[in-house]
Amino acid sequence: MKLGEGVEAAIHCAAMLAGVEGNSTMSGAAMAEAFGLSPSYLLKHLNQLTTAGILESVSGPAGGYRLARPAERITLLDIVLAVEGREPAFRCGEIRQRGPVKLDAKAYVKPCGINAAMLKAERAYRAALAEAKLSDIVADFMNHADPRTVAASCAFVERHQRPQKVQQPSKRER
Amino acid sequence: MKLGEGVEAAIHCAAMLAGVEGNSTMSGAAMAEAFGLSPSYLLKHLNQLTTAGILESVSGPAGGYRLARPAERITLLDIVLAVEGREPAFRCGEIRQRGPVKLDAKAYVKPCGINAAMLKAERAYRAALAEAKLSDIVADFMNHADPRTVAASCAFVERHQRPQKVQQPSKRER
DNA sequence: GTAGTGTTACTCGGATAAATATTGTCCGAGTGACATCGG
DNA sequence: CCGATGTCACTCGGACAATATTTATCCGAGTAACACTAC
Repeated sequence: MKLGEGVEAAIHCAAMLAGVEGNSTMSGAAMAEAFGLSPSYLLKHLNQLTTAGILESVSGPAGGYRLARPAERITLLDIVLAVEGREPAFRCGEIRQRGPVKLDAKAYVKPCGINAAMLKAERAYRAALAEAKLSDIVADFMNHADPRTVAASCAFVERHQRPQKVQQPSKRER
Repeated sequence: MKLGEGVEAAIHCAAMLAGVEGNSTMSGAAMAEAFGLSPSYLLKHLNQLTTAGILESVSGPAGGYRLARPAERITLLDIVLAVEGREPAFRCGEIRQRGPVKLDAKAYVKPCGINAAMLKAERAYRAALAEAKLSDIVADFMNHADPRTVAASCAFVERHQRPQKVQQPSKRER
């Protein structure tokens, strides 16, 4: 019953990416710097999010990551499952069948009651996580956190986000 | 997000101990045999349950383990916390403070919203586990499982439980 | 001045090592049952 | 025959390795920007 440290980093990065505008990106190195993490290791987790379809990555100069869909449609459950794996935490090893008392398989068609109880609890856990949308996290941060923290975060995003080349070659885009 | 394998063993053992009568005990070796587990390793988990006050252990010949209180007052949460540890699965490392943007501590009095959401989910998880009493698990097994499995389990308990010496020396006790 | 082209610097991605936690094993301390011995 | 006593076998408990998982690092593939050259 222990979540990896990468989950925290992944959520923070996703929340930060929710602040970049349009289809701009932010490099993994910038986010690693923002949170004082090892850049190479953070990429590993960001890659997991990309594989899960939560983030999009673009290579090359001015590349980086961006949300693959609006923050309203990303939940904490999505992120946790992407980083920690989709299988449930409690895996019933059916140890009740492993003893010397061997009955035929028909005696074990009923699922183990212990397993059922554990899975029920985990469903509650996941349901609570599915309620928490990334946009809610960001909104709560914007409204209730210390204003200076909010300002600092927004400034960091503004400073490090990289606009992507678009088809329309707007001349006076700084 | 992965529970150790010992949790399953601990719960099964507790459920089996709920079947022993009075203050009789059952040895760890017997339970290890029942589930096909390594005896020495199972003792480690049983010891955790004993430390947590869920089980009582008696040494010497005819020794073993027994529930420290009635099964109605033991929940799956008690067992899971005893084996996996009491601290929450998600530990906020406050990585938001680790970046180069150093604000004074007064800016971080508000708890991290991400941490709050994760802890809320975990509270739901623990609440669901606290609802599941060990007596319910046993009753469900007795009533809804395959009768032959129930019979086999009861026979195993009858065969391996060790009555404790009591003050009253009843002569005709078989 | 403009288009084409080669170089370059920057990005992510996966393969590779170190650190840590979990799982498994072993041996020792303690204790009550049992057999033996004495009354 | 009954009780005291010494031995012993069986129990749990904690210390010690092996394995698996997590964490951290490095180097390579790919790509778009940039500079340069030719027209």
